[in-house]
Amino acid sequence: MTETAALSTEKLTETLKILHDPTRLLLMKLLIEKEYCVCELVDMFEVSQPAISQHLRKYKKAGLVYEERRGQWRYYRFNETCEQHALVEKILGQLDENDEQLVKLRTKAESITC
Amino acid sequence: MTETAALSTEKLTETLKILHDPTRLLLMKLLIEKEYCVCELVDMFEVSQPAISQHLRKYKKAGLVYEERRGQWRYYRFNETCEQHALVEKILGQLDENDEQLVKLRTKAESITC
DNA sequence: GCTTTATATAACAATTTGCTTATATACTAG
DNA sequence: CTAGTATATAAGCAAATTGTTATATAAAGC
Repeated sequence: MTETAALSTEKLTETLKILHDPTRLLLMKLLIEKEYCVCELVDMFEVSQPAISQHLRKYKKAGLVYEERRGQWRYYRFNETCEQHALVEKILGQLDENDEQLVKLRTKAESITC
Repeated sequence: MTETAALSTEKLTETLKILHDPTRLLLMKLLIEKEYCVCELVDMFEVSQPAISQHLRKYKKAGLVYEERRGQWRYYRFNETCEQHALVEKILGQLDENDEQLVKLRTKAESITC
């Protein structure tokens, strides 16, 4: 299990602010499991490409994800060494694995090739 | 330790939205430990009485707190039977006990009589 | 070089948030 | 009944949020 970090009020609320949006919460649920490139995420979520990029930028700014360029693609994945690691894991661990939106996303994920 | 509940994306994000505000996060940190009446909270936090009432209303609407009238006072406390119980405990458990704002609040709490 | 593809950034609109001040409600004490 | 205290609610406002469309940037292939 993840160890517990002691976060400041500021850091803690900043992280909750990032995860409180449904799109970003589900995005993080995916990124914590494996890396994705932006175009895969755009195909999975029902929002525009700029919207996805903007969400990812927030994550990156908060130190929650890594970005890696490979060719013309940019891959994003969860930063397991971040200070908020334990918090994020605990929050996402509360999400119902059978949640309709999550299940739908995972189904889409299977059929996507970028 | 608290057991884990499976929350929907909606319920989970709703709860994060409530806790992402610094005032409300700290408010909940207090309410999870013991009950407070509104005037005690007003004295402790540096916001107006209506601001506190409005925060408490959000909590109540989300089922996170109980409200009990006794005389002219209204006492609020955490609702331990709510669906989001485990989530809230886990989030608040990540807050540094030595966090400046929290310590300051606890100090004030000691000297307040309503 | 030009074109296509992947992604980021800018600019903007609609909505939501979190406070404030002003006011209403309700209980208590005389 | 009246005055005071505790609390809620309403109205208004500035700032933040989240999406959109339009445009810029950068790599890949010809």
